[in-house]
Order: sequence, then structure tokens, then C-alpha cells
Amino acid sequence: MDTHYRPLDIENKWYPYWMNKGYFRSVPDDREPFTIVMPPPNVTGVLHMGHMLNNTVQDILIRKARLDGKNACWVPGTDHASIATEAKVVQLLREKGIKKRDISREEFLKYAFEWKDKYGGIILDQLKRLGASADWERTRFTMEDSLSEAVIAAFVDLFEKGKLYRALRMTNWDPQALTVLSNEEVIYSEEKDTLYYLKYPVADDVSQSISIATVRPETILGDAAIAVHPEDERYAHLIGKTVLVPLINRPIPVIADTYVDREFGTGALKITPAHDPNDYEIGQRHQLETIDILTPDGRLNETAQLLVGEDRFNARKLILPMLEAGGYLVKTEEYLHKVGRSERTNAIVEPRLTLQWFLRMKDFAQKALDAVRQDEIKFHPPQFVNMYQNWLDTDHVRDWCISRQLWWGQRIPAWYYQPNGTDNPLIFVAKTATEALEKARIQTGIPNLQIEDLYQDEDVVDTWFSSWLWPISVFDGFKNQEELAYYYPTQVLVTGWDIIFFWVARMAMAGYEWGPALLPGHKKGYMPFKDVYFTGMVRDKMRRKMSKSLGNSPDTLALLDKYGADGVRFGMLSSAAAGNDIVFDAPFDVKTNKILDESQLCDQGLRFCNKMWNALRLVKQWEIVPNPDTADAAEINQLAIQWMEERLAQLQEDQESSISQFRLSEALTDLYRFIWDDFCSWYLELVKPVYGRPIDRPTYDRTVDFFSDLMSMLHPFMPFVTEEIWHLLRSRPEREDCMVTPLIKHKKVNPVLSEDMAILNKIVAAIRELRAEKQIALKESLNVWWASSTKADSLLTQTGALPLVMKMANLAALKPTEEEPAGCITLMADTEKLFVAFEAEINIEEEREKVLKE
RNA sequence: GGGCCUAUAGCUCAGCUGGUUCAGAGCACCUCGCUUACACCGAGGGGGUCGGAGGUUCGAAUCCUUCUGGGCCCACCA
Repeated sequence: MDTHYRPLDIENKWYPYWMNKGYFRSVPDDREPFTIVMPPPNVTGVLHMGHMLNNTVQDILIRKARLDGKNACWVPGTDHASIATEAKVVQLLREKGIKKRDISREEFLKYAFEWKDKYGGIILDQLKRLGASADWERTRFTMEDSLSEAVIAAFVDLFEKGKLYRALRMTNWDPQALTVLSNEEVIYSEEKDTLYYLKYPVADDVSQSISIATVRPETILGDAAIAVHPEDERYAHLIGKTVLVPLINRPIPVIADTYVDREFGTGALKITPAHDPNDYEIGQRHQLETIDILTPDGRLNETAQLLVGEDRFNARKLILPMLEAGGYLVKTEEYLHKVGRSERTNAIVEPRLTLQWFLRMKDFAQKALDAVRQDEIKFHPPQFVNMYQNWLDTDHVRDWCISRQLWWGQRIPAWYYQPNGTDNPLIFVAKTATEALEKARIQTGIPNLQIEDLYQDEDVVDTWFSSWLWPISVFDGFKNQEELAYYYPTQVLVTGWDIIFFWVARMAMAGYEWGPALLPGHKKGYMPFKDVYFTGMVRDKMRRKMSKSLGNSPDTLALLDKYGADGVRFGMLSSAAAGNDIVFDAPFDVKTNKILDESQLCDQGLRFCNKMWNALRLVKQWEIVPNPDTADAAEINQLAIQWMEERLAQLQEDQESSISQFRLSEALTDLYRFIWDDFCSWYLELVKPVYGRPIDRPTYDRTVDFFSDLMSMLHPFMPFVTEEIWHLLRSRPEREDCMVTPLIKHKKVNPVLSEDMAILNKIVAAIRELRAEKQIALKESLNVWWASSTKADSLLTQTGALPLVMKMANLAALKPTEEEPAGCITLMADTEKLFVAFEAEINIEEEREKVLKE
């Protein structure tokens, strides 16, 4: 056997082995279910650190449940990620010389699905490398037929319940993706900009003017008014007057509105209703015209009159010299403000008036809020409840804009009928065109209405409108409730806190919305999951969130190759208490994306594997005989075994408690320390025969039992190394594997034993310390006395204790004494006093003082 | 503007219900040791006024108040 543990071959061996035995598969039976639905990664995604952390946690919980005899079901899948994927496909088509606008929707979707089949879902294979024991036969995709049907069913149902409406609203427009975004998809961050002060001349007296401040001078072309505060004396004389928009001399009124902050800028505000949400509202109040000067992709249109066709940012640059030349530019200032960018494309979001579908959120929010408040859904760590409440607070919650101007997604099942000359179309929402037509015929009273007379909504629904159904739709719950009844609610959701609003809250909403109808009288409740484990964000050394766009994520596959899946799992987890962001310190070269140095945490995990591997080597090389080699050995072994049984019982208890509270890193750290310190450094050293001597069969067997049990306990965390060692420890029957063999519960028998051993350990440590201090070689055996006292006497005279200390500290003799023998150093070990024979000259005084001090 | 979290060893963090697992772990550092499973190791060691200041208490890293750093979420301030 190699002195070093080599993870790669071993990991490559076990994963297919488990798969072939069908251990990941779950079908409903009479066992208690333990269900996790995997947060579906983007179909375009590649494995990054966040996924590894996330899925490691899920795998631990699933493997633990499986070992506990539950029917563990982990459903994997991918998300179609409409905006991101569509952008990617558009890009690829462009490279082929195909423009999206030149092809039909059907052609586009054909390309998109082709691309998805070819490249999509790589990430799921990468998860296998990590050891993820998901039921791959259940792999779902949010845009496969069955799941799309669920989306359509949900849409139709909500429409019929009156919870959906279509309205012209100020929305967040992504000029790059050419679609509207929900509020949650806009990320605001502080950016440096310039504040321009511009002068608007008064129409009937050009010598007078009013100045405003704006960061978007190009939008003056869409101005509809200048607003001042009604009580602002500086501008009272101008209210009601007409001023001229610079450069184009369009007359606009000066109006009074309390929205205006007198302290800001000049105290006068330009009103551009088409391009600012606040301005839009003011415009509505004052019946101002909405002058849209931008094209969907963010260029100035004909209405702008000037700079037509220029991109909005370019227009800003170009308009400045014009304003300056005209004498309209008063001054400029550096200005720090929040800028909203598209979550997916990073383009600066443009407020835009568009016709969209919205979902009324108030009732949904209330139910989702109650579920958490009433502890039907528990958050780990609990402080995320605050964040959740804050967002779902029914006073602020805003309706969810669910339509997107894309093709990659479920097309909105709404058909419109709008005969010439009518203002608003009639809307027919139905699962199919045929049903819509049926409805239309009845409602319009035109029996021979044809499908060609209707037109379907061009938009698709938001990706999250399919994701929120995930815990139901992966079991085809909208069609058939057989599996749903068994697996729902899922046990725990493991996800990053960054999608608490996007996803967690909305799944809760969906659960309570459809649960009662789909599973009437379901005893287990309608929450989609009972617990939510929020993982932290994985950050780099500069504490930045690891992301593809920053390029600061290490090459995860290289990490797996280098440290093994077990090592990486150890590394990810050992510093990842729930909800705490973890700084993953794997230095890497941004340019080559290569790891430069070792990641300490993963390296520690690999070294841990190596430690266990070598413990295995030690055990395997022992020669086994029926009976103990010596009387001392028999005594030591007996004591060691009893102690180990006691410690294991305690460990097991602690593990159950930690894991049930989702303290996974604590559970792993405890195991690490137990295996390294208690098992290897102490227990194995105790029972280890002296060189060349054999071990007795009973001790050997118990040792293998202990080792196996530790492997079982560690298995959920580090599945590969534990399976390997578990098998090498002893030959196993055919259907027995570490992964599926439950651990027998150890019982605590003699709790005092742990304390006694701790004191013996301290005595040994004190003698070792003395050796280190006095440079006494370990080979040199020492004579030691202990000061007689009831405690030390009872401790050291119990079976095995004396030879144990002598073996571990390498003593020639260990005896009680009433008074201090001559030529000795006095030691304190815990409360026990020891005298160690020491022949070299020593300064008795000095030593005495030291002892006194202690 | 509203709200949340956090500050503990050089670094990354545990420390749960105030008190015998209370000042801890890993890494880093120092000393000694290639010893017979493992130098990817072993035996030891140094290192912290628990962010500051008040308070509650017999007792505070832990509870309260406040201040100061750091992070985050929400909200329409040009």
C-alpha cells in the first residue's frame, strides 16, 4: 500500500459503483421520505465554488438521511435561465452570421434547444465528480414539456382567480437584452457620475431663466415640464410660466409639486415622464405629455429631434458641447449616486413605459410571511427571517412583473382579439389555442371566429415563474399527485441567501397557492420545504463574491483533481457555518485561471484522508493472534476499548445533535478531531503492539469495528475515502457498502471513564512536556513516582491505567510514594503531583519556585 | 431614509441557555524528533484587556445601552 492516499482512482471507482447499484435512486415506498430538490443551476452554467458548497451540503444531508434508513430523494435539474441563455444563443447565432430578428421564433427555439442538448447540463456531470448522490433518473429541466405545462397551468389558474393583470407601467427595461425586468432583477450600486446644471430660458422673457440639475442631460429632449416646490419663494414667480427646452426650444410649463426637494441641486427639477419613474408619476398628476425619446435598444429616436440614432451614452457626450455652446451649461459637479443595472447583462436599466403582465403580490406575500413567522418553514441561520420579513412586508411588496420580451421561455398563454377600430383587445387566457378560441367564440358571440382572428402574446414568462413551481413540478404535481403526496413537502432547501426573494419566498407562495388544491387534506402541510439552510456566499480574498464575470472563481475541476472530491468537500465545509460568507483562500491567476498555490482548506482535507489512510495501513499490517501478547497489553487494550466505546457513544450523540441543527461544519470538525486525536493519536497508540509483536484477535476486531463506525459517521461528509477504507478494513457481503449500511447506536455505559482517561492523558502529556523541556529522548525510559492521594491512587491502580501511562510516556517504573524521593523533578499534571527521577544537575530551588508558581 | 448582521490569537473562524468542556480550533510561527502507519507526520511551545465606554448580575466574550469600525438588505431623491 502506498504511503500516500491518492484520491483520483478511488473516486473514479466508487461513483459508478454506487450508480450501478442504484443507491441514488428513490421511488416511493413505506419508509419515511427525505426529499431535497436541487436548486437548478443555469443550463448554461459551469461548476463554480458556490455550486460546490451548495451541493456538498445537500449531499451530506441526503447521505445522512439515507444512512438513517430514510427514503432519500434528491432531485437534480437545470434551469433554462431565459435571459442569460437567450443572450448566449443570440451571441452564438451572431457569430454564425445569423441575426435574431431575421429568423422566426420557431427557428430560434430550434437553435436554442440544439444548443442546450449539446452543451447544457455540463454542470450536472461536474456535480458527479463531487460525489453528489442525486437521483439522476429524475433529472428535470424547467423548459421540458411537463414543467412548461405546469407553468401554463399556473398562469391560467392565476388569471382565472383574478390574480394576474396586464397593465401599462413604468418598468425596468434592459436595453441590451431588450426585455423588461422585475424589480428583483435590477441591482443597484453606487457609481460616480457627473451632475450637470442646465439653464432653461423663460419663453416670454429670455433674460430670465431657471436652472436644474441632472445626470442625464440627453433626456432634456424628452422634458415635459420643470417642477419646483409650491412653497419655494425663489421660484414662486415662475410657476405657471413657460420655459424653453434648450437646443430644441420646445415650450414646457413650470409646475409646482411637493415631490421636489428644495435642498437638492437648484431646487428645480426637470420632468421627463417617459424616462423616470418619479417623473412619470408627477406627469400623471399634472397631465403632462409622455415624450418617449428612446428606442428599445437605448438610442435616441425621431421624437428627440437631435442626435437621432445615437446611443444614450454617446448622446450624453455629444449633447454637452452643444449645450455649452448655447450657453445652457451652468456648471458640473462630481456626483455619487445609485445606478441600477440588469442582473443578467449588467446593462444600465432604462425606466420605460411598457405593457406587461403582473401578478398581484399582496395575498401571496402574506401567506409566505405567515409560514415563516409561524415556523412552518424554519430558516438556518434564523436571522434571515428579518431580511425575509422586511421584503415581504405587505406595505412595500410590489406586484411581480412576470412577462419578458424573449423567446426562450414559456410563451404567455394569452390570446387577443382586437377588431379594427377598438381600443383594447379582448384577452383570452387558456392552456391551448383551441381552448382560447372556444372562449373567444363564446365571449364575442361570433361562432365562426377562427384562430387566425386571434393573436397570441409574443412574450414569455419570467424564469422565476417556472422556478417557483420547482418543488411541485419536478414531481409532475400539477398532472398527477401520486409522487407529490409522498415526497411533498421537501425536507430542506439548501441555497444561497442572495436568492431569498427571487426564489425562496416565491416557492413558499406557490406552495400555499396550489398545495391545497393539488393535495387536499395533506397532513404534512403545504410549505414547499420545512427547513431552509442558507449557505454563505463564497468570496475571494478581497471578500468579493465569486462570480464568472469577475473571473475570480478558482478552476473547480482543477481543485477536484488536485485535492480529490473529499478534500474539496472538507475544505468547503470546514469553514462554512450556515449563512456565514466564507472566504475561500485559493490564490489563482486571474489571467490563466490556474491555481497558483495550495488551498489550505482543501489541502487539510486531503491530509486528513492521508491520515486515515495511514491508520488503515497500520491496522492492516498487524499480525493477529488469538490471545494478548502480554498481561499489560491485555489490560491496556481492555481499558482502551472501553474508553473508545464511551467516546464513540458521545461522538454519535453529538453528531446527531449537530447535524439535526444543521451545524455541519461543527459536526465535521468534531469528527476530524476525534479521528485524528482520539482515535489515531491516542487509541491506536494504546493498542498498537510493540514493534514486531502481534495483536490479539478481540482487540483487532474491536479496532476494526471502531474504525468502520467512524467511517460511517464521516461518510456523508467525505464519501469516497470512507467507502474505500470501510471496504479495506474487512471483507463485506455483497450488498453491503458503507454508503447504505446504517450505523449501530453506541450506548454510554461509564461516563466517568472519559474523565479518567483525560487525566491519564494529562499525566502523560506532563511527562512528555518535561522530556521536551529537558531534552530527554523518548527512547530513554524514566522512573516516576506519584504522590499518594486517594484520587491518584484510585485512578492509577484501576485496571490498565498503570501500564497505559508507562507505555505512552515510556516509563521504566511508576510507583506511589508518600514523600518526595531524592533527585527528582516535581511535576503537576492536572491535580496530580508527580516526581520524575532526573540525574543531571538541577537547580532544586529554581524548580521548586517554578512548581510553586504553577 | 428604514432595517439586519458583524467585531474573539498574525490569518480564517467556533464559542449554542450568563457559571468546569471559557478564553478555543485550524492554518501560520518557534523548539525538538525521519520513531517501527503517516515528515501530507509526531512530541511540545509562544501568542488574545474577546472593538471602545457604561450598565444589569454574586458572576459577562455571552444580556442591555451607547459609540466606533466592517458588511449586507430594502426604499423613487433629480
